[in-house]
Amino acid sequence: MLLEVKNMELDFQSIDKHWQLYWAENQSNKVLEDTNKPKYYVLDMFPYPSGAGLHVGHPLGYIASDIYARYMRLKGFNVLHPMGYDSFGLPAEQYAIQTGQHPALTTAKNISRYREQLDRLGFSYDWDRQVKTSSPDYYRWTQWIFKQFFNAFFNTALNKAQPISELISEFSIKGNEGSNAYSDNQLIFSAKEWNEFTPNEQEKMLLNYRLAFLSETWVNWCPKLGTVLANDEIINGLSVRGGYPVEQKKMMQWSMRIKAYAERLLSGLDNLDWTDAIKDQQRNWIGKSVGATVFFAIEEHSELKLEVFTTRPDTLFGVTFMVLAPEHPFLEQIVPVEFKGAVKAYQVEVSKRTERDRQADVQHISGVFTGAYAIHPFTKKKLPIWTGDYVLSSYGTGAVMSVPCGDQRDYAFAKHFNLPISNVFKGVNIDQEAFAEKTGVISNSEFLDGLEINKAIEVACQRLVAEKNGFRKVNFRLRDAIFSRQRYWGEPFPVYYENEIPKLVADEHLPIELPVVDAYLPTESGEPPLARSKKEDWNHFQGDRMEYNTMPGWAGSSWYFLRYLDPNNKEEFVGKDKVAYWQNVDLYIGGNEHATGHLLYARFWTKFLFDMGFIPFDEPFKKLINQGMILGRSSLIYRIKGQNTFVTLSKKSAFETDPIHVDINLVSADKLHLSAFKNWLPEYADADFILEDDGSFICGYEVEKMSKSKFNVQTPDDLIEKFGADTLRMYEMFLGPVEQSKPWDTKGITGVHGFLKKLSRLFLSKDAAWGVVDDAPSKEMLKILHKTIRRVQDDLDRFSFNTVVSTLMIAVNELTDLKCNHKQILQPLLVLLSPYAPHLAEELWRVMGLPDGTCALQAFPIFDESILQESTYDYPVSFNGKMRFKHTFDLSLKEKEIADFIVALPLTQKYLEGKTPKKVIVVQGKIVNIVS
RNA sequence: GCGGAUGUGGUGAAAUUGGUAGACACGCCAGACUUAGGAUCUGGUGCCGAGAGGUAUGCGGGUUCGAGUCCCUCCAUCCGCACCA
Repeated sequence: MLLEVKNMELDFQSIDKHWQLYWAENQSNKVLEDTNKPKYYVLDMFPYPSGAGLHVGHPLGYIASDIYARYMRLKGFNVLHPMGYDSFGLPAEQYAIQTGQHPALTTAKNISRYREQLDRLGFSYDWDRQVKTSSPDYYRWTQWIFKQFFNAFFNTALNKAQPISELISEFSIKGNEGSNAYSDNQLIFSAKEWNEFTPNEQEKMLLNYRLAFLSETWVNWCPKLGTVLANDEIINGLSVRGGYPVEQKKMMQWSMRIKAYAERLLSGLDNLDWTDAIKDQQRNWIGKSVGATVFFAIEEHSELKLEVFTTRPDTLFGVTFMVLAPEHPFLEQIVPVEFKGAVKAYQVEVSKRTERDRQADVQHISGVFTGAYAIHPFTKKKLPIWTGDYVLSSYGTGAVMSVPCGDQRDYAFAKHFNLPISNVFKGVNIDQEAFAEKTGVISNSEFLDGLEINKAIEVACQRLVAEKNGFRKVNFRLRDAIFSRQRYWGEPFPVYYENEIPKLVADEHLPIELPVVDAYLPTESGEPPLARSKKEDWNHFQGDRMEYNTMPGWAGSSWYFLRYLDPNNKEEFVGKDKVAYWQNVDLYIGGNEHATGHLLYARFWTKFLFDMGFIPFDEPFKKLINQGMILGRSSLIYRIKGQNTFVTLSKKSAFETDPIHVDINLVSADKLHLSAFKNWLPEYADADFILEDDGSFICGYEVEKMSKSKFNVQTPDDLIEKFGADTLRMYEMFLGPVEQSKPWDTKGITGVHGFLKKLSRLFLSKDAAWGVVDDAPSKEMLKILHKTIRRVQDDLDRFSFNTVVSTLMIAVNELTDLKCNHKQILQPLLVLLSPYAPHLAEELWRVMGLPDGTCALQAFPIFDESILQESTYDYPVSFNGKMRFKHTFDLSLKEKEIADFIVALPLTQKYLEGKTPKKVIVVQGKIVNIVS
C-alpha cells in the first residue's frame, strides 16, 4: 500500500508513471458525444513538430488548457480536449534537401518524440482523435475543401458564398452586367457573348469569380535558387540562403478570395470573447477605409482612365501631381519615348527591393517623372504623372492623387522633387509639414470653399458621381491570400490541366498523394519540386499534367479543429451530427504570433463552410487566450578580440571583447564551470581565463527567445525527471498570468515542489502510515476549505491560473497549522488540486481508499456560503486615507453607530491630535475613514 | 512613423467592482534538528529611522473622504507592422 513512499518521501517519478499507464490502459480520456451533459470544447493551437523537441515554453498554454479541461469535467461538462500536429512545413523539407531523407520519415520521428514529451506531462488529451495535417487521410479533406472554394463565388447582395453553378446559369441568361458576384473583373459581357465563348474562354472568365482562383501575382523570385522566397528569407535584396539577388517577378499563382469576406471578418469580431489587443490587430490588418474612387483622364490617351482611391475627396483641389507604383500597368502605354529609358531603369532598380524593404525605408525618397500628364476631373488642369516606390501596387489601385498639403508622404515627395504644393485648408500653415488632421474648413477649392471637411467629402462625392468621374468606395487593406507554394512538403492540389485550363480531380480519386521525387528541389527550369515526378509516380494522373504547386502551411490549420470532432470519418470531412453536438471551440489557447495569419484564415474558412451549409456556425473560436512567450535566459562569456582569452563579467570593460553564447548547462548561478567549458567544444580546449578576485568566472546574461543557436533551450524533461510532472505543471502556472511573457527561471520551482510534499504530509501520520481520520472537522477547518473552494472556482472562471496555486498553498499552510488530517476536508481538497496535480491527487485518493473510482470522476466541491458567514468584522480605521488601527464591530451595526463609537475612542483622539473630525466615512463591512 | 502591451521590494508576483499595498513563493538573515542534506521546522525581511514615526506602485499633475486601480502630460522597456493614399 505504501508503494510510492520511500524514506518518508513520495516518489514522484513512480507516481507519474503509474497514473500515466493507468490512464492509457483505461482510456480514461476518451470522450464521446453525450446529450445528457453540456459540451465544452477546449483546444490548443497544435504544434509544428520540430526536430528540437518540446521546450518549456510550449507546455505553458497546454498546461493551462488541460487544467481548464479537467476543471470543466469536474463541473459536469462533457469536455472535448484533443491534440494533433501541424506537420507540413519548411524545416522538414530543408532537412530533406540536405540529407535526402523523406520529410515523412523525419516528421514521424519528431511526432513520436513530441508525443512522449506530452505524455510525460500528464495531459488529458483524447489521443484517439489525433490529427496530422500531413497524413493523406487528413489532407484528402483539405483537398476536398479546396474544391468547394473553387466551385463557389461570393454573392455581394446576399453577403455569402454560393455555388458557381448558379453564376454560370445567370451568365447564360443575362450576362454579367449588374451581377452581384464579387470580382475584380472589369469586362462586361452579354448572355449572347457568354454563350458564344469557347469552354476555355468561359473557364478563364470564371476564374475571376471563383473563391479559389489562378491569377498572375508578384513574387520574390531568386533566379539562382530557382525558387520563390518569403519576405523572411530575404535580407537587403539578397536571399538568406546563399546570398543571391532576389527580384520581383510575375507568376501564375493560386489565391483565395478572402477580400470578399473582409466586411464579415471585421464585423464578426464584435461578438467574440477575445482581447481588444488581438481584435485591434485583426481590424488593422483588414484595414477598412471609406473614401472615393476618382477617375483621371490621361492626356493623349483618351482610351485610358487612371483610377485612384482616396480617403480625402475633399482635398481634390489640392492635387498637384499623380504618382503610380513602378509596377503599374499604364506605364507600358503612357510613357513618351524620350522618358522610357529613365522609367525602365527606375523599374529595374525598384524590382530589386522587396516590398518590405521599400516600406521600412522611410527616409529615402525616390521616383522619376514619366513625361505623361493626367487631367484634373474638376479644374481640367494638367497634372504631371510620376512613378515612385512609396506607392505600392498591392494596395488600392496602385496609383495615388498626390495632395502635398494634406499628406505627409506626398508633401515629402513634392519637396524632394520641387513639385508645386497648393494649400486647400483655411487658416492652416503648411510651410513645415502637411496638415493631416481631419478637421477644419476647406478653401481655395471652388465649390468646396467654406465647407467643413466632412461636408466637403460629401459634396465632392456627389459631384464625382454626377459627372461620372468617380464614386464612393470602401477600400480594404486586406489582400487576397496567395495559396500556392513552390515546395514539396505540403498538400498537393486536386487539380490537373488541360490546354492550360485548371480542372478539378473527381472526389473518388482523392486524396492526390505526394508523388515520389528524386530531390526536394525545384527543377532546372524553376518549376516546383513536384514537376520532377513522372506520370506513374502519381496515385492519380489526369490531363496534360498535374498541378505542381503545393498548398501553404495555413491550409491544413484552417480547419483542423473541425476534424477533431470526427477524425475517422471516411465519407465527410466532419459528420453533421458530430458538428451539431460539439459546435465551435469554447476556449482556444495559443501564441500571439498567429494573430493575423492563422486566426484570420481559420475564421475565413469557417465562414465559407457555414455559407455552404456544411457547419452550423460561422466563427471558429468563441473565447481566445494568448499565452505569453517564455523567454530563455542565455549565458554570455566575453572573449578578448583576436585572442582565445575570456574575461569574467566584472572585468570585461577593461578589454575590447565579443560576447559569445555559452551552453546554459555549463553555468550555474552565473558561474561558468571551467573544465566543462573546455571540454564543450574543441576550440575552447586551451582557452585562457581572467577570473574574479575570488577565483570564479562569472557570465553575463541576456533574456531572449529560446533557440538552439543561443544554447538557452530548457526542455521540460530534466525538470520532470527531478521534480515530477505535477511540480512542473504547477510551477509554470505559478510564474505569473498566462498571457504575460516572462523569462524562464527555475529558481522558484523548489517552492512549488515543497508545497506538494507539504500537502501530502497532511495525509501521513508520524510513522509514515496513512493517517487520515473520519472525525468531524472543526469549524475553522471547514472555513479554510470553503474559502479555498470559492477562490479556486472564481479564479479559474476568470482564467487566473497563477493565483489558484497560491490559494492552494495558503490552504495547506493553514491546515498544517491546525494539524488537519480529516477526511471531510482532505477529500474535497484533493479534487481542487487535481486539475493542477492530477498524478499526486489520484495517488493520494487511491491510498486513502476513497470511494467512487478516481479523483477525476468526482464533482467539483460545492461552496457553502453559510460556513463563511461571520457576525463581526475587523474594521480598518484610517485617518485621511491612512490606516492607523483596527476595531472589531458586529456586522449588524449601522454606519452612524460605528462612527459615534470610533470617534469616542481614546485612540482616535490620539490620532486626531486635538482636531475635530470634519467628516467620518463608514462603509459597512469595509472601512472607516476619518477626515480631519 | 503607426499600432499594441507593460512599468509595484533583491526576484517572480498579488490586490476581480476605487477601500488595510506587497498575499503566495524565491532569495537573504538568524535559529533548531542533524553520522552535512539540494531534507525538515521556527522566527525575521519594501525603503529611511535607535524609536515615535516618515515614506513608497516609472515621473509630474488632476478627480475623490480615499487612487496601484479612474482622467491628463511626460518617460522607459518590449512586441508587431503596412510610407495604406
